Amino acid sequence: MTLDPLNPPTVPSPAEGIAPERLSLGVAARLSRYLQVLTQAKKMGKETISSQELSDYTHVNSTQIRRDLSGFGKFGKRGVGYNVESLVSQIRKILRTAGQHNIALFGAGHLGRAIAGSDIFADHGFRVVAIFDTDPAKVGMAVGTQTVRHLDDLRSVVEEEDVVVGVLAVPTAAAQGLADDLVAVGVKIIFNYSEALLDVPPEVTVHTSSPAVDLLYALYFYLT
Amino acid sequence: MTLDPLNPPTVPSPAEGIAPERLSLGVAARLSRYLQVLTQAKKMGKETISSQELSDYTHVNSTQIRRDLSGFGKFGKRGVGYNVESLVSQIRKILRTAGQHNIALFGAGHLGRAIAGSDIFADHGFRVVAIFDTDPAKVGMAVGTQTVRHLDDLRSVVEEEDVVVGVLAVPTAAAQGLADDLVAVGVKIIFNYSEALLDVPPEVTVHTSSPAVDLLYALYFYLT
DNA sequence: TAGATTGTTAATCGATTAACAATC
DNA sequence: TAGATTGTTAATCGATTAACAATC
Repeated sequence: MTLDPLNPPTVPSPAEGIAPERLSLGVAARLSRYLQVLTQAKKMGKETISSQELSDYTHVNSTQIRRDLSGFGKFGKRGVGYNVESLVSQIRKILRTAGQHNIALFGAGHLGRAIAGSDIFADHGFRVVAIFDTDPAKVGMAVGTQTVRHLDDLRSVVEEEDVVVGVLAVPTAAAQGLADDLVAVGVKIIFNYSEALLDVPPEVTVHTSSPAVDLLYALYFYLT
Repeated sequence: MTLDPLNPPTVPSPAEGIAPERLSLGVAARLSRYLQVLTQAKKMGKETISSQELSDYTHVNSTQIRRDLSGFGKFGKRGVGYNVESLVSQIRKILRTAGQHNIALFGAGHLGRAIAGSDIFADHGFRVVAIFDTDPAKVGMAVGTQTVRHLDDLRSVVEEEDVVVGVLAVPTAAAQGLADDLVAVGVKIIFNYSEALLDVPPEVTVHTSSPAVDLLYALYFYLT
């Protein structure tokens, strides 16, 4: 059975395991956000969480949250809420991101080192398996558990380590060249921390980090 | 005239300057994204841009973009596209973020220094006017054009510099305490780069940066 | 002129919300 | 039991899209 991703069934079967083959963009985005909050709640030792609490942290309406979740099974307990640990594993299953995924990081400057040293990717099953920098002075330097590599190693690392994501923590001027290199070796997801507008083939997904956009947005509602 | 923000007129007057008083959440978010792309396009010397090009970079449907913009005036030229520079200033006017806004940054580690050295906020009119760190060894150190300050200076800096946003580039364990401090001195927008789930009063907006969430989302569509 | 792209309409689809019975 | 919170319905609203005339 192949469903048109743009036209998922409007009433997905509520029976567990009989979910539509592909989530809508909105549902996938929201489930990812729930997962982030749940992961942190679990770290803080929280055992259950209500749809209202999830709503407070994600700014998604609580009815919407219950609706999103109930499409895949009856995960909650009335009067109690959702078990944090079990909900985490349920959502990971739904998103099919329960496994480990490998990242190649570009740029061993402040930002690159901040990313390499953060739990933010590790908590969600992403592992930085290589760090690259074009500065010869940085090649060989230790960053976290990794040693900074030369770009010549890119193809072999991507193939041997099964890298699925490239993260660009480099100056804007260097970003397009590295994006081209990533495309050339078959990486399909690029996470761009520079300001560059990257041109890539249609099968490659680019996500550009945009803290200033989020700020502008927050500021608008503060000012009005 | 006061409009209910949850019920903006469905057909806003197309006449320039007679826009609804408050944009819907969706429109404000999309306009902010257009602005990011336009700002970078302007930097790259691009003079005009079509709704299709904006769509390629923002992943927003091109009809939606034309619709969003035409609600505020006829900014485009048929057969040509939109003038980048004039569209930037129009959107800034609409978002009422044409001025300068001051930021206080917390944390002078790798992430804090990466933020302080980046154009990403400066390009959108945000200026880092102070950097704080609780580590006495870092106080007094130069970061970019600023000198790292002690937290004792927080209240006076916020008042003298009219700080509207606090950016937390600190370890997760320190984030809630600093959020409390920011709330206490009246800052209403907090940008959180830690993984902490921050509890703040309802009038304060928290935005938590979530690169891993975006990655999970991109990965889902790659895997399916 | 011919090609390109905006501005706008109309139709459809998905998101949002209030409300409340079910039930822990 | 009483209080809390889920799961679900039904109604409404906003987003999305295709299509195309207008016009640069």
